[in-house]
Amino acid sequence: MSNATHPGEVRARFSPSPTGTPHVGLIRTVLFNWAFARHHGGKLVFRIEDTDAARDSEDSYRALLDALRWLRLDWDEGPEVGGPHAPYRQSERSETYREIARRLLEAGELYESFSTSEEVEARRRAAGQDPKLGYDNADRELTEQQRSQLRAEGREPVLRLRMPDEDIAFTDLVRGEVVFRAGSVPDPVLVRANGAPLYPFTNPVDDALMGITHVLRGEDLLPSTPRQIALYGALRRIGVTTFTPLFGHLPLVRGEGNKKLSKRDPESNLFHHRERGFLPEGMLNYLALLGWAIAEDRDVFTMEEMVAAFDISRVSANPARFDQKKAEAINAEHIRRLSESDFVDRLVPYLISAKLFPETPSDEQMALLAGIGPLVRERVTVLSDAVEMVRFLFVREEEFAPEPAAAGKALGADAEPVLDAAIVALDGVAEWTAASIEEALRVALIEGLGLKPRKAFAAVRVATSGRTVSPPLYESLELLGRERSLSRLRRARS
RNA sequence: GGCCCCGUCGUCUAGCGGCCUAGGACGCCGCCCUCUCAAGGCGGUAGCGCGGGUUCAAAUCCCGUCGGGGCUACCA
Repeated sequence: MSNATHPGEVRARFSPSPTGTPHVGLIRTVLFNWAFARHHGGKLVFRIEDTDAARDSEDSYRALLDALRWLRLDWDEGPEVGGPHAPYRQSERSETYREIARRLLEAGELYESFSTSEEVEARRRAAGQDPKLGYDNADRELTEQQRSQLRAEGREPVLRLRMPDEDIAFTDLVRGEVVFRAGSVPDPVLVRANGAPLYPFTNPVDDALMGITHVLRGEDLLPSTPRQIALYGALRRIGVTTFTPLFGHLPLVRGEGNKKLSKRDPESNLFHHRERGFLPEGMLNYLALLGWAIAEDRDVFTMEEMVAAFDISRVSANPARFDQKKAEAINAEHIRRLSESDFVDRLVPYLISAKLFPETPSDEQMALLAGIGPLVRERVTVLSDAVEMVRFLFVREEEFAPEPAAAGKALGADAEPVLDAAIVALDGVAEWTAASIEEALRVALIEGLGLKPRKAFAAVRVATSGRTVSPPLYESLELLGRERSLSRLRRARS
């Protein structure tokens, strides 16, 4: 078997099935296809494989588009942008499949198969074989007469592909030479008895029709490659295409315990990460690390850098574990790279959903946020972390209350003299700035009461921010304002 | 069971015969800085699954073995 050379331009694709919320493994596959196509200045085709009405949904389809738009992974042909091979949703391509199936059947590449799975299994057992071996190619050489006989019995045949009686070998772009022994892959069903085309048929057919040159997909699809290559051979013989694409099987994304990251695992849900406040840049950067490295001593980079450096032959064949901690560390790095104003803008939606901001924040709210932004940017790994850090600034005053645990720790009886001294000191501050606030508190608490700074400021911190961990105290008080600061201190005192 | 893939620190990886007493990152530990927490700086912890070959030389090549994983639908 050979991969005939394909035309010059690179045409990659990703072809998800809209069945549920976008999985990070799927996104990783999209990312690699995207980077591959962009690196080579080629085209990226986006195709929807919705041939299973029972599992596909419009919601899932929209979620897919939402995910890709959020991540800014664009495509050259596909839903919403169209293209020369439209439509790009398989549910709208039935005529094409029917026609090609007919030609393949006429050419003898496909044949009618009447065996039911029960019959196949029974034959395997009768022969003392493992039923897991699958179909036994029993209907391959049915005569015209036998077929009419079976039809007369009311049976309707599925269409199967006649697999070649020879080894199928190909050079995988990430794994190198892969060989499947002749006879190890049974003739697959391509079209159901009711005429419905199945994935093993529509996927290669569309790749052929759309001129796909490189197929980068998950390793879980590796075992299906021989039948795809065999189908390609048939499509070439009937003139549907002139070449077979190159295949590259990307390593699996695993979860805890070495198993493929399950759809049930929240970590597999892209939107779960978005809700927690992952940046698209951070998510993509981390996903890129699952099987690829930009350099020996660096792992934080932009998508522009990835596109420039991406090389499919340098993708690792090892399965990679999705590591939440590392993902967050990479994301935190990207957050720190954001400009102050960009960071603040990205925080707004999270404040709105936390009900700290109205749908349309006021200028005052935005000004306060711009003030606190730089103080929290270094302190968060995901954007939602910032919500609790800035809550004290935006919460309605009557709703403000120190967290019970924090109050218990820092606002006990021995805090009373500290609060008293702080109130007096701050009340006397002429100019309400971080510098004067610091000066006043130091004089009153460190020098006046002779306290350790750590001890001295804890009570003030909890009384005003409500937490034992907060943005820097003096700056926070400056932003909070004299009125609110003093009233909170007094409230903590009583 | 069958077919196929994979095997470097706990995790993700660099390494593609000598530059490796194996490099980086996350995590973890310690120290510094410090109003808390971070960030930052410095230091530390920890790995080539095993056995044979090939070679002057192997983490790197070959074979075997063990281990892990994927697939095994008229789902995709």
